[in-house]
Amino acid sequence: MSEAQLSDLAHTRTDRLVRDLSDAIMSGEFEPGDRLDEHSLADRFGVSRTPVREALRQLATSGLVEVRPRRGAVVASLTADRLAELFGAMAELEATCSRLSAIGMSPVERRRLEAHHESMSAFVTENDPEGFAAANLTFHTMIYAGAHNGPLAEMAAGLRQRLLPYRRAQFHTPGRLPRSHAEHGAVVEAIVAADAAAAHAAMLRHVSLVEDSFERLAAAFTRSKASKTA
Amino acid sequence: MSEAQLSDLAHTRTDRLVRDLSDAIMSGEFEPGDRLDEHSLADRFGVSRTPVREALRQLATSGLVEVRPRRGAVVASLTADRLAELFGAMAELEATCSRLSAIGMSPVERRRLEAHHESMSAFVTENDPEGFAAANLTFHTMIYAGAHNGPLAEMAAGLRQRLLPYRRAQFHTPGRLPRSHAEHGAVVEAIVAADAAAAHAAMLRHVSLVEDSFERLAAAFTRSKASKTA
DNA sequence: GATGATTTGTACGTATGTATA
DNA sequence: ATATACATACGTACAAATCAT
Repeated sequence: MSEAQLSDLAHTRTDRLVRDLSDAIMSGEFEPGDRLDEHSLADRFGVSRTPVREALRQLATSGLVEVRPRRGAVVASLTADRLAELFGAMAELEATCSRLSAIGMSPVERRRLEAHHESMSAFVTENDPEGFAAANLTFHTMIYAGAHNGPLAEMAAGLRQRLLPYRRAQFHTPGRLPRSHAEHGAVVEAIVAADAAAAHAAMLRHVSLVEDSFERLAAAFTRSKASKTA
Repeated sequence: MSEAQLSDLAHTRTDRLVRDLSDAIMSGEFEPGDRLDEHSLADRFGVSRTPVREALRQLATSGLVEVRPRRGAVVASLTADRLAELFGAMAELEATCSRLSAIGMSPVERRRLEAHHESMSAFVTENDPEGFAAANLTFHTMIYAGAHNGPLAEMAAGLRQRLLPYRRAQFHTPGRLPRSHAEHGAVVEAIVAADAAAAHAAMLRHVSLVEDSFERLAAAFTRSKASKTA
């Protein structure tokens, strides 16, 4: 989708703004419902309004901000329903990638996935949520790649990225690490065994279970309702 | 994704340009590889370069054009591999929607789908490809909706839309209409029977078969290679 | 309900980076 | 390899629309 803009050297102010604004939103600096004033943002980042406008439009298509014609841009505040649908869509996409991986992964890919999974047990025994989270991203990315379908992988990665803010402390919940690792195990086993249906089911179950940790959801939702001052 | 921009009243020049340019590209007026000069486009559509720029960015995120920083925009020319991946992604998404429809469609939705399918047999017996194509879009859209997942439906519809130019005369191939209708029948039967696995398989098979009619692919691909004058 | 302030949408000029001779 | 031509990226000015009073 944005290969040429994000990779390469992409030395345009707009590209930098897309990244910086995205980070600011996902780090919670800008909260859902906050107005994104073009002038203020231009001042803050030391550029003119033009790149700010373009960056806002980019972010709108990725769903992070909402732009209403002539009414300005705000940080997108997802409703609980919409959020649940996004999690559901991500689960389905991941399950599909898992199924395709079971069918089409090369022997090397299967072995690497297995090895990576086994290496993650260290984070479980040492109870290292940060390390596990990083390795977890790699784990899922390997499965996206194993589907051998660029657009599908991009969509899945995009959804995961977009839902990141709502999954923050997911691995800090007591008992989550070993459970997640066990669920990963079921996925890996199915993929290595080339069992498409099992791979699909295992991944769907894994990602769906993660949905339950919505700790930021309530806060975000309440905030978005409260900030409707109009 | 673009609800606020496309619906509402959306009276901005940029929005109109997105539609008009999109139409021009998909109708074949602009061919893959063609340069999209901001000045020329601004002249042609009677606006300044600013809305042209913004429209090009919008289209870039939907994959219709490719913008390289400081090197201009061109109509995206898909490679054969990429195109195959897009078709594959669409097949998987549609199959997923079909599976979810089998699980979660309301009785009313199931009956309406069945009724719509049965009404399509008229186009088959009368050999009306245009009519069938229109009804076919409705058929697939009903299944997107039946998945009860907005983001998933948007992604599937977006892919279908984007691949439209490469599927032009699909129903003009002799024997396609009855075959498509029969494949639809299998999908409907599985959905009505709430058989998730069968619904998935039937839709995957249906959409994958359609991939075979790539009549525009060869032309587009050849053109894109030929126009690489550099 | 009308008026004013603020903000977005649009136009256009300038500068920088890319591709050419 | 250097220079020239050109298109884009950015900045700024103005117009139109929204909202707040």
